Amino acid sequence: MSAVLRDRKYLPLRQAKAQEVERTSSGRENILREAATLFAAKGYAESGVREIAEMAGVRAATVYHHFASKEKIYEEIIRIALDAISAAVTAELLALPLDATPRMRIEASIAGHLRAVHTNKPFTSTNAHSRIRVPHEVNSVVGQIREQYSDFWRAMLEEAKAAGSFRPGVEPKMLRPLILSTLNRTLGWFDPRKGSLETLTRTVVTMFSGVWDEPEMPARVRKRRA
Amino acid sequence: MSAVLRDRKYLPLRQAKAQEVERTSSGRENILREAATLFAAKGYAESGVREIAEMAGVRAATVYHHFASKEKIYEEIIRIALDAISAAVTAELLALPLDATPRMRIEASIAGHLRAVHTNKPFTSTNAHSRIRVPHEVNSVVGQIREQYSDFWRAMLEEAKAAGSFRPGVEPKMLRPLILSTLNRTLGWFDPRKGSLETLTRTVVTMFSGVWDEPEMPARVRKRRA
DNA sequence: TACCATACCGGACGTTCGTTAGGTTTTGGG
DNA sequence: CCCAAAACCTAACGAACGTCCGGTATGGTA
Repeated sequence: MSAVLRDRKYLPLRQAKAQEVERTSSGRENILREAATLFAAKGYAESGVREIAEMAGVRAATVYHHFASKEKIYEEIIRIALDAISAAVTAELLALPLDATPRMRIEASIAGHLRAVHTNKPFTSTNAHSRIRVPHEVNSVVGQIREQYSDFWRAMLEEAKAAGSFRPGVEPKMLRPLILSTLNRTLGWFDPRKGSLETLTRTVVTMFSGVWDEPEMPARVRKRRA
Repeated sequence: MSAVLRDRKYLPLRQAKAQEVERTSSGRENILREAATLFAAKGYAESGVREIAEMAGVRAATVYHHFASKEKIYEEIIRIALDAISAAVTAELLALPLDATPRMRIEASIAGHLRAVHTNKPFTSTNAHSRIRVPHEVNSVVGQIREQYSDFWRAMLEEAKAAGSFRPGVEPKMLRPLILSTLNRTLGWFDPRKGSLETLTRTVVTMFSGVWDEPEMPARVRKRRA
């Protein structure tokens, strides 16, 4: 097992157990899902608590029986989104062969990120274009998860840079925000009814292949481990 | 002159005259600029009219002496942003040599878009992550400009596709939203004090070079016309 | 000097916001 | 069947929202 896969620091999640959004329509989860849908569609400030309650078939006061405040709802949505993304990327990485190159790992992470983001759409959309300003977010739980995920990408890209994988003209420091913002923005336009997720992933990976020094793609981006 | 450059339909702006944001601090323009800064930083709904007024050094009622409504302020900001982008892209295209390939034109448009977006940051940021939903926007002036600019990119990419320029594995329909969202998202993370706009443009163009069938970049992305 | 358009203001309007206190219904295990 | 806990409700709070009315200050023109 490569050092990078043995050392858990190089995985976005310590425990790879997928934290799935519950499917039962219990009151609390229902409110959470409807809030996420509204936040994703209209934004945080534009979505009132009474509106969230109505979507969930409940009165506004009931929302406050399950959540301490509107902001706590938002925090939990973001946490669910980040957990789902981390879990999907971790799963994708663990499925790689043991001798995977940095490039293979980055492309697997892209695939995992895209998959997670589009299978938990309301939650991850809220995360992607969240304009709410929490000034002390760095100290919050959500801020820590965000930072942890960013660090994971930083380390992975740093490794690729050290291996001399990047084409001249590419500024490595810009790659992480460039990649992640591109992946997250697909939520704004990609319609799974008009194109498959696989096509999207292939197009994105091919597009990003411009950053690599070797012109060719690996034969298979995702190869399951034996 | 190539058909594509002679036919004005293939330029985002009919008249290439750059519509610059005024530099005078007249009351109206001051309010407009401060509103754009606030919308960009906190979002539309999170920025109150009283707050905009305070930033501009006036009272809330004064805002309504210059603008019919808060939404009209927003509309004008978006219009300014879209005009600036269209003008910059048009200028970049007109500076190309007459025998420019589709790829050169696309890369010039990327450069122009990035330049415009970062030199009018408050306005274009408001445009980029605007979460305000105006359902009949398609019929509005802003909606028409937006659609016109999208059509311009669609035509340009269609031309490249017809020339067989794209690498297999790339879904051409996805390229326009993919490119434009990536360019717009640079507003969220690129800091001109930590990296030059030229480096950003070079990195982005190099990254996108993965979509082209020919592995090499043109010698010069931007070559001025004699 | 008289005039008038422009810029700006104090203060208020009706509405909606997030939130909460206090009371009622639903539910599930003994 | 009973009863506590959980879920949900009505009604209201103060604050902030976008907007507007009636007025004042200003500066150029006739």
